[in-house]
Amino acid sequence: MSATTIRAPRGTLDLLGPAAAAHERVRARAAALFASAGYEQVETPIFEATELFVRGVGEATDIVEKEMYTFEDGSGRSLTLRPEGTAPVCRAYIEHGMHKRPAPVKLWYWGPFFRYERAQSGRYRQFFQVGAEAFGSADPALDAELIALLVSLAQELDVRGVTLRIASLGTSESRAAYREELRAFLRAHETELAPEVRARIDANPLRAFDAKDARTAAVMARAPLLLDRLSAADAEHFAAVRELLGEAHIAFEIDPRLVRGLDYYTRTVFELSSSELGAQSGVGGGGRYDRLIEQLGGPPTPAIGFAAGIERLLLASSAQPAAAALAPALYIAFGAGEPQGAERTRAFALWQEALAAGIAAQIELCGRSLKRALAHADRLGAPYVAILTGQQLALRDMRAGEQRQCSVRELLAAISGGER
RNA sequence: GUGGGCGUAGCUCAGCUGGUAGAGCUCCUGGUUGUGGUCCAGGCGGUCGGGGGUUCGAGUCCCCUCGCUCACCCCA
Repeated sequence: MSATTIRAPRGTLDLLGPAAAAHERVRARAAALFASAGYEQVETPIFEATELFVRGVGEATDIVEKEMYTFEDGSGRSLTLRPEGTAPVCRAYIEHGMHKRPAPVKLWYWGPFFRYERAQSGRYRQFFQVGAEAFGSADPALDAELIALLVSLAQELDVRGVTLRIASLGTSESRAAYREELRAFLRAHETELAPEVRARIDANPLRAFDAKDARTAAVMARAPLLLDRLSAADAEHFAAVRELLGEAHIAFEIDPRLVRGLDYYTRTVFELSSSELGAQSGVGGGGRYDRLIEQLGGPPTPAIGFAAGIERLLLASSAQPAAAALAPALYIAFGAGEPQGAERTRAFALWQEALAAGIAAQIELCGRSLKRALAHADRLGAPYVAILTGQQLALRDMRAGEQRQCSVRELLAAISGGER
């Protein structure tokens, strides 16, 4: 590969045969699962007004601060390749007046997303997500439903080493108050903290819980927890979600340190991870966002959703990818005994007739000799080969190694009837 | 943005203390003047990621750079 060869942009991937089939399999399983639960598919644009993500995802998030693919179109509008799916689906919900529909409005989506990050295992600049969003109800049963769907999706796809963690963030007010309390706690113990934790006290104090440093961990074991600062109503909501999951025998852990990175979450948050993955172990996650629709200009509407990464589902899945079977039922070869490719012309007509008759057929397209054409047909796995030589037509049974002269009609009938 | 590892044929890789690039697989052709699988023979295919330096001589040593990859940050 020479230096001037153009490659796929960093962090992007060509999905060849088996990989493309694997993606399609995930999409099909997800589509069936969501349909069975009454979710309607939505396809929103790949790019949106930049403002949607700034307002929806949150100005202070990593996504908005440094990960967006933002560009201006011909008339100077600022557009952004979608970095996540919730804000666009919310925009569509508002734009199409879906709050007038009977609640809850349940939607699912699938497609590529874009974030400008350094790629690593399970993380790409263009990645695929499947997700679901449900609007119009604050009932804990809806929380439990979304969590159950994410778990089912992982099960459907044979994802190994799965752990479900849940938590509640409460309202944004109680979270803000808690964050201040935690900052004060961290400052009081500043000398015992690892330098990188100390540097993040203002920006992201909650990350201190993840520090691997032993002294920091000892401090954090005594730190106040957000779960203990929940309002009575939020605590009751969280308890109801836990009870529903328990009754449904969905295994989960309560993780008081689970804090999803996007600003819009309220109350229930959850994440499904897999031990089969590398550093990026999250397979999917989501949470409730009861204020987002309002923030985006819609009527006050409670809502909850989740997204799962296709690449990560696949990495953690035990199912082996297999390419789609492309073996033709009929391969059409021909001799070269007549001038101006007359045999090829008849072969081409036969190919068209075969396709019209519903037979998966391929024709020799590289001018191979009959010997090489048969070798090629064999490699493709074609059970039958039609051989045109002069005015003669023969049908060869590749498995039996026998062939006989026949008419076009007989040939098509033999293959249509003799299929597995 | 930062750090580690790795860049030799389409793929998987070998290449010794520096001596002027190989194998297997794939693909194409012939052996079989019109017939597949096995076998045999031949062929296509590399600015050894790129640039500079040291040297009589660099795939090999040094520097820079680009790319891939894993990890940090953060997330799907």
